[in-house]
Amino acid sequence: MGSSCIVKHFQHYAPLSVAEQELLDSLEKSPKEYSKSTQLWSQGDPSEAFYSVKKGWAYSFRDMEDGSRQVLDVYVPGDIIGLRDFGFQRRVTGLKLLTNSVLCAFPKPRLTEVFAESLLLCNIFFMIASRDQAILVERLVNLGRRTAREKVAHFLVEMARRLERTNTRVANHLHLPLTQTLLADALGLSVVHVNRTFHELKEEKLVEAPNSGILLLDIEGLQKVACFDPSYLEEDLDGVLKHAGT
Amino acid sequence: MGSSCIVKHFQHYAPLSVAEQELLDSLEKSPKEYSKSTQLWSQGDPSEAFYSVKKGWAYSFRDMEDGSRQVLDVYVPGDIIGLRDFGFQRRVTGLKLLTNSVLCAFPKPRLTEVFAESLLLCNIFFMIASRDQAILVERLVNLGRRTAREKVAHFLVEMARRLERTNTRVANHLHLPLTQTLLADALGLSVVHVNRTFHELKEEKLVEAPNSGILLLDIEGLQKVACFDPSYLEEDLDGVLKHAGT
DNA sequence: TGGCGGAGATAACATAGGTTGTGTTATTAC
DNA sequence: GTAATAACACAACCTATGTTATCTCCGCCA
Repeated sequence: MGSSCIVKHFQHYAPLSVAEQELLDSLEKSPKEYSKSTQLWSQGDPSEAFYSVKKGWAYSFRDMEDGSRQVLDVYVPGDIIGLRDFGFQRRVTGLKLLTNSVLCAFPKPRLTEVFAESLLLCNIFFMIASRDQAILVERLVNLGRRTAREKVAHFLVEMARRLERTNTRVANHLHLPLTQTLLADALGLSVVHVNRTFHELKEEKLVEAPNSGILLLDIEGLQKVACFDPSYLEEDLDGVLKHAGT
Repeated sequence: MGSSCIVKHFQHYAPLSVAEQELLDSLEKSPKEYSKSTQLWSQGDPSEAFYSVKKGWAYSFRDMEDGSRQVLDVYVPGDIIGLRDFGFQRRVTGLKLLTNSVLCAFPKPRLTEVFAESLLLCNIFFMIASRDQAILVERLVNLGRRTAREKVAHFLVEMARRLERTNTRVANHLHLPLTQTLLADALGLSVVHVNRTFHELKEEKLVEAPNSGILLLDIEGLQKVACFDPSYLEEDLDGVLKHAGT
């Protein structure tokens, strides 16, 4: 207890009482290992639980009739998976693991219990939902109004920034366990074009492709390429907290 | 009281006690008229209140450095605007009215109070947030992996389906106060291409362009063009309710 | 030890959709 | 009643990105 990933994540927003920490810890009672590439669920499966990510990476996606795939979001340690499905009987997107991972499942009704027990946690959960929305909004802007070059750079910088939340501090070099295919599916591009674009970025010494995954060499530089504005990742609970008592 | 738009919307999900109805009504204390094209806020403005839409249409958008614009969502009567900004001090997107409208503002902290007073309403709000996410997800899929033709059709059908929620029932003909420019900005296309696409759909008798706005002639037909799957609009609170008491 | 599948690289070619530019109406503003 | 503006239409041309097709490299496992 105490080093729980979810607790760490939530404390990023506000100091938690012991009772609240215990409540949160109870959501992480059942950590379980899953191996790379396992698919936790498909679109349309009954949606019965949320998961918190203790270790590893995952992504949510939608398969299209024509065989293509749209990736919607990528999850890293500290993230909560499945909030999107809160209001639905069935999952609106599929979920697959990108690496070997450790996840903790907690059943849907448990969330409502938490709402009842702690107004503060309730507010934090609501805030996370709003942050998830902000991320989707940003991805939409990315897809709708940016060039391939900007899309790739923007996506990579976002992942880097999101990792700073749990890693104490990310060096200017950073390794992401992503494939070019995943990038393509996330950004609405073809793999071939992602490859072309990637080639460009490599020549500019912004990224590199080691044996596996993607290595960011110059996050600042990528940020410039993407016109990245990080404000959509900078939540603030104070405005809410003043009124939330504990 | 009783005919409040927000109450009607919420009752779509679950029966409300009198106390809860009054609580909701209190959010609609201050209806105010706004005229077409007024901009309620810009990206970056302090985010202090939510609005419920009593009458009229609105849309949220993001202006890009290069002068283009990405529209993120369109709001119709019964919708709640601004939940996206819950966790942020500043608005993550701008907001503008599409028609003359009547909106009701309620300050952000009021939402937290509602959470505290009614667990049921708290759950419904959470559910609406998850629905908003599902809509964004669908828009993302639209932008990433569909042709212009499908994009336009899909977007139009979505609006039609969303209107069924408040209008008792929508005839097969339906008039939307949207411009082609708005469609373009929502779908990540150029106006010219939307126009081309629209032309096609007109020839197939699926839509029509009266003096102003867009007239849907054959929603079923459009649905087919778009491979539209409505499940992302069909929320269900029962799974949650069982445990939410009143 | 070899064969197989996934990820990456690259080339040649094809096209959906973007851009620019010019008109036509229909509204709105004075 | 005329100017200015917003929406729509359509033509000609252009380019970013998609498609198809090889080839290589590496890790995996039978």
